[in-house]
Amino acid sequence: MNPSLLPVLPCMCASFRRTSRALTQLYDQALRPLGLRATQFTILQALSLAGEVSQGQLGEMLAMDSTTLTRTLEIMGRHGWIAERRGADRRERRLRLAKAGETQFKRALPVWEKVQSRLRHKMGEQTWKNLLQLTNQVTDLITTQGDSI
Amino acid sequence: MNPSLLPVLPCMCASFRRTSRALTQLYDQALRPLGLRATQFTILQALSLAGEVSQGQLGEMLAMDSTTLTRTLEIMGRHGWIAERRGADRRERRLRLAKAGETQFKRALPVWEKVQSRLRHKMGEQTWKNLLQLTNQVTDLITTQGDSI
DNA sequence: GCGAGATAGATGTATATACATCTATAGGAG
DNA sequence: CTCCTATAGATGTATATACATCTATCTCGC
Repeated sequence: MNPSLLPVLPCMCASFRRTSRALTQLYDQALRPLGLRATQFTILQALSLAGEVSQGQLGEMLAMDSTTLTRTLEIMGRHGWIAERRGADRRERRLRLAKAGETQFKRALPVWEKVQSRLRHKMGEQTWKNLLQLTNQVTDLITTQGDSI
Repeated sequence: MNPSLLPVLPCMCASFRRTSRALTQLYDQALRPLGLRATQFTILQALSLAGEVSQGQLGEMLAMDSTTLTRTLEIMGRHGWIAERRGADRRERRLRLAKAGETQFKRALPVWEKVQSRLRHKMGEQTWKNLLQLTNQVTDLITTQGDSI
């Protein structure tokens, strides 16, 4: 590709969205044989790490509107990956991985690790660590103090 | 928000997508009074910087599938922001800002600059510069050598 | 217990996004 | 020129995403 066609975008939002698109295509491509999208893998991983959480808590973890999760969880529920029950607060949906969800997650792990590993080597350890730290910092900055920005 | 609800995600793709969602909400909120989405602002800015380009070139600039642009450009075309003509290669759509598009872009610029400025100060100059450089580097890494990753 | 305001999530709607496939056009082999 | 293949973009389809609004439920003051 002609390098001039990849200008440095002056907009932080545009830069992140562009990189997200590129990354998503890379991860989606790797996960496609499993019938799994990057977003869905992320939800499996989040539930695997967090155990049982409410839909709202999952949304906060991922900086995602909880009503967005309604649709994605519906799709994942069709595959039997998500188990849920009512919380003590009966408005809440308490979510966790169903057996089929754990199985799917375990199948996807080595594929994900391979993409991560290849990308990490291409980028270099320092850049990799910097980016994980910086992206987290920015998310935190916006979601915990967003109103004052 | 409870900090434990913003875990460091181990997945680079998930981290970028999460930060992109947070940033997009921030920029969208600022641009909403203008009836403009972050993606649409990005396209106005890209065309403002690049002049006349084909749909495919615009897609490469933004690491966006050119068929995705078909839909977004249709929406922006309804507002009269985009001018286009057939290229010498008659399969191509050559795109540029229409007068109304320039006007809209000029109206949006100060709003965008304010969000950028506030965020830059929150993040600090060094972090800001690092992130613009790193995100660009990663996009380049994937889009120019993606097949070998 | 009861009513008023707050909150969790569902639903309607619009945009963003990509891939598979299709059509029209280009460009080269002969 | 003709045919074959490659490419640009349009279209069908599915998912991702958020906001406005709605419903059910909670909580608090009384």
